[in-house]
Amino acid sequence: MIQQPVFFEEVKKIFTAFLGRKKLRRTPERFAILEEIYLRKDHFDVESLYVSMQDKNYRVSRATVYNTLDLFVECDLVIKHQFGQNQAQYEKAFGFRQHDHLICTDCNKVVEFCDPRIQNIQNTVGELLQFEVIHHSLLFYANCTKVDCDRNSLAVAMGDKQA
Amino acid sequence: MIQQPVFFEEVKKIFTAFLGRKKLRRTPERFAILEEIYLRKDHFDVESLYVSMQDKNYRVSRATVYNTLDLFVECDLVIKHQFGQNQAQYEKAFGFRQHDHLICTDCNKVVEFCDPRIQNIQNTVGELLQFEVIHHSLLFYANCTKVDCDRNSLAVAMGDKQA
DNA sequence: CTCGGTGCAAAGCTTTTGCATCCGC
DNA sequence: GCGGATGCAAAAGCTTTGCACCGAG
Repeated sequence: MIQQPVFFEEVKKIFTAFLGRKKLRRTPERFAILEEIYLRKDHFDVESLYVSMQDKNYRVSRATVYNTLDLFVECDLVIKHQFGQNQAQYEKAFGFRQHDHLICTDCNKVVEFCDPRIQNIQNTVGELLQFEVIHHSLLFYANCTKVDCDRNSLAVAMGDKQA
Repeated sequence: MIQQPVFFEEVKKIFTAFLGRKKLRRTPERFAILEEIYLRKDHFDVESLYVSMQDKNYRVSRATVYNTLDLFVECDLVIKHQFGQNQAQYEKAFGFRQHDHLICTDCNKVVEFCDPRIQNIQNTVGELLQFEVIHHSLLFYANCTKVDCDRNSLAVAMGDKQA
């Protein structure tokens, strides 16, 4: 049985506050989906999230999953990625360091990494073009130079630590 | 009447050579689509490319446009982007400096910029994770801090110069 | 009690596929 | 003439929408 990380209570508070601020209702579905997301270790798509919940006999509709994910993205508890060209990918966003992604073009595995120098580029470019940069997405597309294309994506680059 | 850039002859040669190498046929459709793309100044999606060609009474099917774009991407004459979550965006890739994109979240305008420091990050990360990084995609999502959200995307950052 | 939220199914959009026809080589 | 390429339309895949019902506040 997977346990929620220690900070999950805080996550729930953040979401509750967000709902309150936006005058939205605290439905069981919304919290169930949030739970399910924070039990997951890595990236996921809508379909696998939906199937997971069905498997646990928690019945939510796909429509609700889509709607709810939008809320989580809006309050920064979840990040939405568009790695491929179909099926958006999501990942939980609270309690994890800012990071970017490298995608193995051989096996489609996603590896995470951090590099503080990106922040400098972001600052320079924002200033130069006179835009206020809110966030970024840096993707490296790469070939694996090692035999093991099966590395654990989270473990390699950031040790799955909280921020 | 828009004119093809001076290097377009070279582009055609590259594509012709690519077709030869791959033992693919030099169909008029393929060259017509290539022409149309290189007449365009900025990013485009499949539908607008398709409509442009219909408007000029050049009849190609959507299927052919999709197939042909894949070929251009394969021989690096066109770059495919997935900025939003539907409708892939494309841009011509020959004769232009490597660059990245900033997307205005207010008006969805795409501004281009160059920063050589990205190359350093790419090298470091590739070495650290033991991957050979082939290419990257860096997107900044930003708010416009200026009144003119109507800036010309190409002109600002790179002056629309060739490499 | 109200009206926002949910579930279901249908619709929408982009992209892919199947197949008959066409044409480059 | 052979086999790849095209065009058309249908299918596929992800996401959104419409509508009746449900339930949080």
